[in-house]
Amino acid sequence: MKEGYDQASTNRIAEVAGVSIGSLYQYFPSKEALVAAVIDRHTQEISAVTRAALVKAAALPLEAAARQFVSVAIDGHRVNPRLHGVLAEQIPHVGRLENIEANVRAGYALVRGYLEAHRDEIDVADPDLAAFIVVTVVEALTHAAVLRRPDILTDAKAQLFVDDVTRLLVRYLRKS
Amino acid sequence: MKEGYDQASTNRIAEVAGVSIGSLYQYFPSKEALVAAVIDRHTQEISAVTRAALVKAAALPLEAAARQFVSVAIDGHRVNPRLHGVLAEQIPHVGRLENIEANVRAGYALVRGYLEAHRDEIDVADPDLAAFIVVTVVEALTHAAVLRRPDILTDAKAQLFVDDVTRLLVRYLRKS
Amino acid sequence: MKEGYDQASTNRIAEVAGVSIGSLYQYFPSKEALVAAVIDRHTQEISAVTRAALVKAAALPLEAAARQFVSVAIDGHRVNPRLHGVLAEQIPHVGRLENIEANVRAGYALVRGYLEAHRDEIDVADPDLAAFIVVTVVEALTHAAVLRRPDILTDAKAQLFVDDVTRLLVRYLRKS
Amino acid sequence: MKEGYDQASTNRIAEVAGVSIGSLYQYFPSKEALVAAVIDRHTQEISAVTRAALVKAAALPLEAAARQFVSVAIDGHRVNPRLHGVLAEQIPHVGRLENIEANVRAGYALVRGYLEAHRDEIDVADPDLAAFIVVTVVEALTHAAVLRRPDILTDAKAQLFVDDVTRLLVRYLRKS
DNA sequence: TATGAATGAGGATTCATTCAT
DNA sequence: TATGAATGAATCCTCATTCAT
Repeated sequence: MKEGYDQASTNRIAEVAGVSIGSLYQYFPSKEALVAAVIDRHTQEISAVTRAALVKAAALPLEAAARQFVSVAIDGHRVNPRLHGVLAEQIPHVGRLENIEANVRAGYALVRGYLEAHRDEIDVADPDLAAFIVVTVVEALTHAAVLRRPDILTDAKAQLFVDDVTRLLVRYLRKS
Repeated sequence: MKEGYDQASTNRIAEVAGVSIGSLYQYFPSKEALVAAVIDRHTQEISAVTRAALVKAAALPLEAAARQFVSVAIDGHRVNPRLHGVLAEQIPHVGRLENIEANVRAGYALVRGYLEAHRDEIDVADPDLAAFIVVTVVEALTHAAVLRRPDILTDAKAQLFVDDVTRLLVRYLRKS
Repeated sequence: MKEGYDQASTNRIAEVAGVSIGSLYQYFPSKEALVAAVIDRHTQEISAVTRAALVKAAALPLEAAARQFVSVAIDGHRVNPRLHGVLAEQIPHVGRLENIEANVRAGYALVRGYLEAHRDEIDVADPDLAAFIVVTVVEALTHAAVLRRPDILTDAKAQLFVDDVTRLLVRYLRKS
Repeated sequence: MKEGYDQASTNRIAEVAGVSIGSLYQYFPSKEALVAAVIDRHTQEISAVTRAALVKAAALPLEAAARQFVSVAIDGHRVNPRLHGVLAEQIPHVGRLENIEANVRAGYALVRGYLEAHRDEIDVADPDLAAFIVVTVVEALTHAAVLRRPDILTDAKAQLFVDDVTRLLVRYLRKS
């Protein structure tokens, strides 16, 4: 198990970051804190790219909102796909990060809010469950597409993907 | 970083397994090989639980097939949820495991085959893309439900979850 | 240090020998004893090849005796050069082996005896020292030639080597 | 096999060297590299003690040169006899060390050069062979004397040894 | 008697963390 | 304040040896 994956030794991190290991420990009390900080920053970068569009989406009708949500998710995953992939693995090791938890909760709340606000065109048995499903599905599909199937997000084909996932969401949620 | 997760030191593994560390290395040439073997076995246990039902599903009409697929995915994740969670983290470190790759491919092929065989009631723009979406969605939802939201799969509520995911799949795939 | 040199693990030895490791330990109480036994056997094989010629040599005049001694040393090193090389390394690890010690002493005694018996044509300041020098020189030269410079003992050139070493011995020992 | 010789575990080495095991691995990538470095240093220490005298010897007539050569070899082996003994065993395990190889080649070249430069008083059939013989003999005799027969190099008797080996060399090489 | 799976002390190596400068 | 050499606990792995069959 000494290949190349866990090359995130603190010394290597310091080297890559261009600072001394000592300096690193001046800012972060432990490796865990360091990784947490990196995750935090990444999360905030995603938020920066994402927030405005999500707020706008809240005001759109179902199909437009769904399409917006999918686009936003893709953009978020594209902020730094490599890093995102690595961090996704690290998260279980770093303990529940409030920030991430908060983000996920915010996502659920956002979707739940949307579902309830658009009860006229939306019909789900259990809004909580539906929010869980919507968030999980969009996260999983964009994550997998960006990281494992970049061919799917080629300029030529990306529209197809967005259309299909939008359709999936709309049909799942739309009344009758 | 010494919580509880990475206690998978080879010596601890041996201890838990009730064998000596020497014996472990008699059977597996390295820690990586050991983890790979555990993943393999787990994959096969899932297959054992899963295969028959999936074959049956292939002959069912869309809604019944979708429901069956979801149930099977839940059963698969329930084979050994704890282990499944830990292994899912390890997979990126262990290098492409043919067995897992094969399983995933088999999943895609199965779904693709189904989509094409039921072209009369199914309507998707791109069967490959649809297969990717179906497999990814079901895997993600059942994984998340089993591992992070066990409340969703309570006896009382499990049916709701299965119904909802089934509905999502059916509406996504069904013609018009 | 896990290359290939110390592949003399007991299990490998057993495998090569075509017996089980258990059987090995039925005959030898430890690895050290095993190596000692191998050394012993090798020593005796050399003796078998060597003894008669050495006894004959004792009766020859200086030059013939010297030539005989050199030839015998080459023959001894050729009994199993590979093994000889490996064993030569092992000896310091196995502790003074009586058998080897005895052999070396016998060599000294033989030479010393010869020197004294031929005092008429031989002139050395200190027979003990001379015996040490003669034995060491012949051992070192044949060992190095057989193991590190096989080109020197080619059919075409071996005679040259024997002639030269013989000359070295004779001139060193011969009176005036 | 746990006497006293193989106590050269890296941890013990570190302890004896008065540094932590971690520091050791900061400087040497493996145990083998560490041993190689020690051999290298020892080789260079010997060179330091030795070089000047050897250069001087090149300009001397045969007997003086031979005597010088023997003295130098003894001095070299006395630099750190214990270490020299241990290292001599390790060399086969450490793979060809350029430094050692270079040293040995330099020795051959030096002697060969001397032999050819003094063709008037020297008479050998094959200068290469003669160089091999001279170097091997002197190395073996001084090594054995210093490490196994210190009695031979007692103040009282060392002169006898040097005289005898010198005589051996001179008589071997001198014309007619 | 012969076997070889099992044992576990011991050895090489890594890496998060500290601290003297 | 920034540095990076030093630290050593913890980890992976080997191999001489034992013992149940």
